[in-house]
Amino acid sequence: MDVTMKDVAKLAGVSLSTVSRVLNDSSLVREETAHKVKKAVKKLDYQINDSARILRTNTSNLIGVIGAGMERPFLANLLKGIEAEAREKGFALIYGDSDGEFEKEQNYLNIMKQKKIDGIILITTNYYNDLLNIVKNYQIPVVFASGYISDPEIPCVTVDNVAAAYDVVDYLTRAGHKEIAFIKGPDLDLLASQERLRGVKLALRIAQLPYNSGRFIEGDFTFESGYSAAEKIMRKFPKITAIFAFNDEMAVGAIRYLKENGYQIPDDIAVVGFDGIELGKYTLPTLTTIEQSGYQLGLKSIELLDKIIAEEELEDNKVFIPHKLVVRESINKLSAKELASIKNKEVLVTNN
Amino acid sequence: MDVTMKDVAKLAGVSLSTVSRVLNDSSLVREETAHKVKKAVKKLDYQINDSARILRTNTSNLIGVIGAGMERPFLANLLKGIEAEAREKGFALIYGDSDGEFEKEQNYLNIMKQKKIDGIILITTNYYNDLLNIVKNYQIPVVFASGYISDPEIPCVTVDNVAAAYDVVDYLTRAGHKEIAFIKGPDLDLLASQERLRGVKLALRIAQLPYNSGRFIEGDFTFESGYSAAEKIMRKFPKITAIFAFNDEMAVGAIRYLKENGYQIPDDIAVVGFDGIELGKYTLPTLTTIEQSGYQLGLKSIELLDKIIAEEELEDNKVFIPHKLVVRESINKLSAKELASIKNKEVLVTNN
DNA sequence: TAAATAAGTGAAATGGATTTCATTATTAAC
DNA sequence: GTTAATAATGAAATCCATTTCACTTATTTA
Repeated sequence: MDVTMKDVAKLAGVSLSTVSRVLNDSSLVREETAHKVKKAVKKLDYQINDSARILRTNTSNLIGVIGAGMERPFLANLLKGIEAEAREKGFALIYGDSDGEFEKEQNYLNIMKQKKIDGIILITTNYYNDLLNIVKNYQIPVVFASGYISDPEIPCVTVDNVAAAYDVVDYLTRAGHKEIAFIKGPDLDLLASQERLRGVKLALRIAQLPYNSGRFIEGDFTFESGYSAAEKIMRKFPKITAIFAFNDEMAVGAIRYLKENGYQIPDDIAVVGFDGIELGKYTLPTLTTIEQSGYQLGLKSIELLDKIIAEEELEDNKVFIPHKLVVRESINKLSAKELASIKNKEVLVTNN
Repeated sequence: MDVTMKDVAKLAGVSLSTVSRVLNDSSLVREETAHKVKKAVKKLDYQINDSARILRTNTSNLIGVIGAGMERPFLANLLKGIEAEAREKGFALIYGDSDGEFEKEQNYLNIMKQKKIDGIILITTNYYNDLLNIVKNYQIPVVFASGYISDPEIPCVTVDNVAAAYDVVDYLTRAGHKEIAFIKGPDLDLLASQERLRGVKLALRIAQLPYNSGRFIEGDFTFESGYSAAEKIMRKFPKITAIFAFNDEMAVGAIRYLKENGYQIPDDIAVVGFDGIELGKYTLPTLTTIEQSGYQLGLKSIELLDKIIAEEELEDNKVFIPHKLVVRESINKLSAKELASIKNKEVLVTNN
C-alpha cells in the first residue's frame, strides 16, 4: 500500500542496501547512482517508515516531555522553547501531562520507553525519591527543567531560585520594608517554591528581620489563589507593607484584591511577582518581578539533553539561566544611590 | 539487551504467539497459560517494543498535534484538553509548533506520517488551500481545532465565532454604543479573526450602524498589539465609546493604554475581549468577554478524531462548543428590561 | 601490465512484534 | 468408545529499514 524502499530500489534499478545508503548519506555511493535513487524517491514520494528504522537502529530522534500545569504562561513558553530547539536539533516531541501525579508520570515514562525515546525532559513541580530512582535506573538521558535537583547525578536546568528570591527581598528591605508577607507555592512543590523560600529566609536573616512562618501563605500559582492569599494576609497582618508572590499570576491576583479594597500600590502595599510573564507589563500598576525566560529555559534543556544523548563531555550537569529583578510600578523605587549600593553586590537590577 | 517477548515466552515455557495473545487479551488462551505468561511478564518487567508493534500493525495509538502560538492562554488550555482526552482514550501525543508557517506544517505532517500516527489535530490560524489539499489526500484522519472550515469534507471543532462576535456587538449597541472600534487579529488569520469580523459586520448591519473599515485595527493577539491598537484608535477616533478586541490579551493591553491615559472604563470607553481566559477575572476592571473553554475544545476535538479513527458514523463533522457573553466590569451593564429583550433572542448573557 | 588497494554494490541476516495456518489437546455428540 | 467439533497452542511468514559480509569493478602502485 505505502511506498517502501523496495519500490524505490526497483524503480531505480538498484538494491535495497543502496537505497538505504543514499538516504543515510553514506559516502559509499557513486554520485550517479545516488542521483538515480533520489529521482526515484521523489517520483514515488517515498516516505520512510520510521517504526522500521527505529526497530532496527534503536534510536528514535524522539524526545519525551512530561510536564504539569503547562498552561501557565511561563511553562507554556518553556514548552515553546523546548519545541523550537528540539526541532532545530532534529528531534520530534512526544508530550504528556502528569497533573503532578506520580502515577501518571510513571505511566508516561513507560509509554515513552516503549517508544524508544532518545531522552526525556521532566517538568515536575514535586519530585519524589521514587521518581528520581526510576529515572536513574532508566538508562535514558533525562533533564529536569523545573528546578534545582541536588542529586549530583541528575542534570537540570533552572533559574537560580534561591538567588532570585534573595534579590527580591534584599531590594524590598533596602527600600525600607520591614513587614513583608509572602505568597508561596504549594508545600508539595519541592523545587521552585521551596528554593524561593530558602532565598527569602536567607535575605531576611541578612537584613536582620525576623522569620515568621505565619506570613507565608500557601497558594497554587493561580490568579485565584493569589487573590485569596492577599485577602488572608491583609486580614491577619494589616501592617504589612509589601507582598512577594512566588509567581506573577498570584501577584496579579493579589493586586486585584488590594485595589478592589482600596489599597494603593505601591504606596500602601508594594507587590512583587516572579517569572516575568508578558502580562506584567500591562497590568496597572505594571508588575515588579523576577524576569526569567521560559523559552530560554526550554532551549537550554534541549541543548543539555542533546549533549547527553550524543555522549558529549559536559562542563556541568547543573545549568542556570539568567534572571534579573525588573523594577516596575508595583513597588517604590530605590534612589540612584541606594541602587548603586546593590549593584556593587552584583545583584542585577533593571528598569524597564 | 532489552527484554523481548521471546524472553517472556521462554520463561513462561510457551511460544511467542501465545505471549502475544495474552498481551492482546485474546480470548483464545487458557486461563492457566495466561497466568504463567503474566507472571513472566512481571518478573522480567517486560515492556513491549512499540516500533515493532507499529511496524506490524500499522497503527500507533499516536495522535499528532500541529499548532501555532500555543503559548497563548486559550490555546495552552486547548492543548491541555487535547492531552487529557487523548490519554483517556489511550493515545499518546506527538506535538509540533508550526509558527503558522506552511513549510513547517508540511514538514511536521511528513514526520508524523512517517511515524504512522492514527490521526491529526491541526490548530492553525491561517490555512491555505494547499494545506487543505494535502490533508485531504492524506489518508489520515484530521480534525481542525481552530475555526470553522467551510469545506464539507473537513471535520472541525470550534466556537461559533460569527455568532459570538455578533452577540458582543449586539450587546454593545443595545447598551447605546454607536461609535465602536475593533482590534481584529492578523489579516492572515482566516479562521478566528475573519469569522469574528463577519459576526461584527452582521451585527452592525442589523443595528443599522455604518461599517467603517478604518475602525478595524489589526493586532496579533498579544498584549502589546492591543496596547498600541488602542493608542491608534484613540488618536484617530477620539469619539469612540467602545472597543471590542478579538481576544482577551489585546483587550487587556488596550485597557492598560486607556487607563494610563486617563480614560475611565467603562464610563469613557467600554472594552470587550474574547476567549474568557482566567486573567479577565483579575484585571481592574474585570473583563467583559466571550467565554469559551479551550479545554473543552480540545476534548471535543479528540472525541471527534477518535470517532473518525474508529470509523464510527458521525452525526456531523462540524462541531461547535458553547460560548457565552460574560458581562463584567469593563462595560456598562444593560438594565434588566433590556437584558430580557436579548434573552428572548436566545443570546446567552451571564453575570459573574 | 600485474598486483594491491579502494570504491561501489548486492544478498541476506537482523530487529521484535502480530497473525495466518497448521497442529495438537480437549470436549461434545452419538 | 469412536468420531466430530472446538479450544489452545506453536511454527513460520510478515511488516520495512539497516548493516555486515561478500563480491565485483575501478583505481593505484610498483
